[in-house]
Amino acid sequence: MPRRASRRGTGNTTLTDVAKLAGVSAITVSRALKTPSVVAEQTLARIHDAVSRTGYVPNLIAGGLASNRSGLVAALVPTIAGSVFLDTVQALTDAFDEAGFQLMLGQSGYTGIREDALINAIVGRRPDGIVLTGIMHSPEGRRRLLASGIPVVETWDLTPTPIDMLVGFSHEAVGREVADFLFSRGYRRPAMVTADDYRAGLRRSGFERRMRALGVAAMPVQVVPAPTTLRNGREGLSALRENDAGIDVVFCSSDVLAHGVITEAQARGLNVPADIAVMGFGDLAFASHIHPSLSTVEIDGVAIGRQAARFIIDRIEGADIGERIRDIGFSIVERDSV
Amino acid sequence: MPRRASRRGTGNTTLTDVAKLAGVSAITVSRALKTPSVVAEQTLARIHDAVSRTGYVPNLIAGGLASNRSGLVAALVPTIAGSVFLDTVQALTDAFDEAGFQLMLGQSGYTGIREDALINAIVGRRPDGIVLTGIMHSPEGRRRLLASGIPVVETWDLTPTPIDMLVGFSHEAVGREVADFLFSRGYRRPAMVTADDYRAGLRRSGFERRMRALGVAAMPVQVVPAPTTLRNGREGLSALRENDAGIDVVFCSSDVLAHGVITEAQARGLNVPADIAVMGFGDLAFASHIHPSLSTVEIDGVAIGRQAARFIIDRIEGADIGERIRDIGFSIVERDSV
DNA sequence: ACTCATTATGTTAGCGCTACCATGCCGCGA
DNA sequence: TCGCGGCATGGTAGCGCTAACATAATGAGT
Repeated sequence: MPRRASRRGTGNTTLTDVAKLAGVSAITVSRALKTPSVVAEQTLARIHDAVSRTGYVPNLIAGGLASNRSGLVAALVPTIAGSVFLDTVQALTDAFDEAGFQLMLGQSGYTGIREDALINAIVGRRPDGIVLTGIMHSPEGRRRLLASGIPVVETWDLTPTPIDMLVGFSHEAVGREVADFLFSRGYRRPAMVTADDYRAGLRRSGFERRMRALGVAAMPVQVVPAPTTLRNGREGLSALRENDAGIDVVFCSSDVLAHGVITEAQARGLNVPADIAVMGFGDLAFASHIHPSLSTVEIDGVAIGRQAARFIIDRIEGADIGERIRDIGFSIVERDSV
Repeated sequence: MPRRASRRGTGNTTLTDVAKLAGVSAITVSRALKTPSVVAEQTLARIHDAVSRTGYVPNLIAGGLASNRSGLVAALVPTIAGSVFLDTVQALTDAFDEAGFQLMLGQSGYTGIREDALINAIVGRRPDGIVLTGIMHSPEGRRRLLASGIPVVETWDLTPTPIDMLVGFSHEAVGREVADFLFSRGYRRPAMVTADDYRAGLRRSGFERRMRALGVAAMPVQVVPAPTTLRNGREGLSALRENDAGIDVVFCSSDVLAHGVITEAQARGLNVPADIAVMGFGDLAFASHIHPSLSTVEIDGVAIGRQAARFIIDRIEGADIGERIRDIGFSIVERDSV
């Protein structure tokens, strides 16, 4: 009497089917596909023939379970829509694709509410690495990630106590240097339009503190919800002008906001930068092409993504990663809007 | 004599560990986490207690292998950098996150060269669904996807013969309607700046054909490489003007290109739209905010993403999906640049 | 001829989970 | 008292693959 009928199986071709057809054992087929160098020339040929005749596609889920390597890398970004992180995500997919990993994308939103749930969903898939945009603040999240033993790279920020590895720059330093820069250009009545997210807050406080140190008494600040939009920028300037018409420069927490501020200024008949100067952040593609061209802070998002991928790949391959914290810096780009 | 030491295992807590701690069998823990309604109240409590004490995170790879459901959905886009597909990708992640699926992102590039390799990498992971941006043209790719039995949604284009399901609109119709629109506004010397990708080509040919039908004899066209950039747009207009200073409107294959054309026109002292009108495609966030505001073609990328997700989720859940081809249309947005 | 390294392939035992079927228990109606 | 249905839980057998070890065949060195 036969045992109860096998209940499962997709009907898809498996390694064993290919092995039978090629007249070898399953493991030999596995080797032929993963490490062809250890398989004899003609065996290889028979196997390849069998593979193409059956249309076999290896089940990487099963392989992942057996080898404890999923071939997946997870990336968590607040949002991808119109954001400065795009370059980083692009660089990540490119670098990981090349190394044979697939990128899993998670959007945490700016609120941090879903972050914990997302972490569970991600850790449960046992990715070979995790890239976080921003540093992880929730202690519970940090603990889970640490406990998972998965290589983690935090990016786009700096902290002396990363979970594991880190590629970023100091947002406070950005604020300070922009303050110095604008002050040196003679601006004395600065204002800000800034998003209500954590990193923008760091830039803001760096900027405010340095400006105060330079003798600027008060500074109007307009806070807008993240993610930033052109509309937010326009409204931001409107709100600022309502309270104080005397400002001479606006430091925005993103190029998109800055674009909005410029648009609104021009709509009000103000000359940029003569009547009001505008400083952005991010150096997005359009920054050099709008009119007037936008002075801003350039961050090499591609470099961040590349280094993050490098970190994870090296860690997986057991290579030495060197210093676990990389400050990739930033640079102020002087154009016509300041 | 003990068998050879178990070679594997990550040391992570497993279902069995939790089961032992809670004094139940493994399967009961599995049920407690997946279908808590069939487990007794107090057993549930003991299990949850054990879970939180051990910090157990279910291994979804193993679960996926056993249940033949990976919980992954793959999305293939040409590129995410600065593209019109962003809204769609965002809508996809949102919708799938909500339904408990994780999005795997693949970038195929505009050349189509990597598409086949990507398909293998993706099908090998046995995702529960695949969303393609654009329709799949390679016969080999179509065959593989079809053979895999995985639900597939093609998007952002229309064809009477989709692999499986389809959400899109007709690019040729866009070209025709834009031609009608511009002609009705009195423009008689149109030109194009257009990307060299497939869908842009469809819009171009629709536009050209209709313009010819309307009696426009010749039309200069400047082709630029995809993905489009603001710089490409500027250069596109420069090249057009070199050959023919008499054009009165430029139809661009993306808003980004259109932005570049406007920027270049203004840099040359031309008034938009009096001296030269500009029409975009995509209705990206900035389109209504640049100066002059950009007339363009609006595509509801979010709706595409939502419907694609809906298709796949319904298919997975065995629900009726209705008509497998959805034309979500488009609309011409009239602003100040035309 | 005999060792020993090298190369090519095979056997076995899981990876951690869930589908399927089985079992035990309870209460209810006949 | 028995049978029966419903509920809660358990046992077993894989899902499709690869790690670890085992074995067979070959050739080189002495």
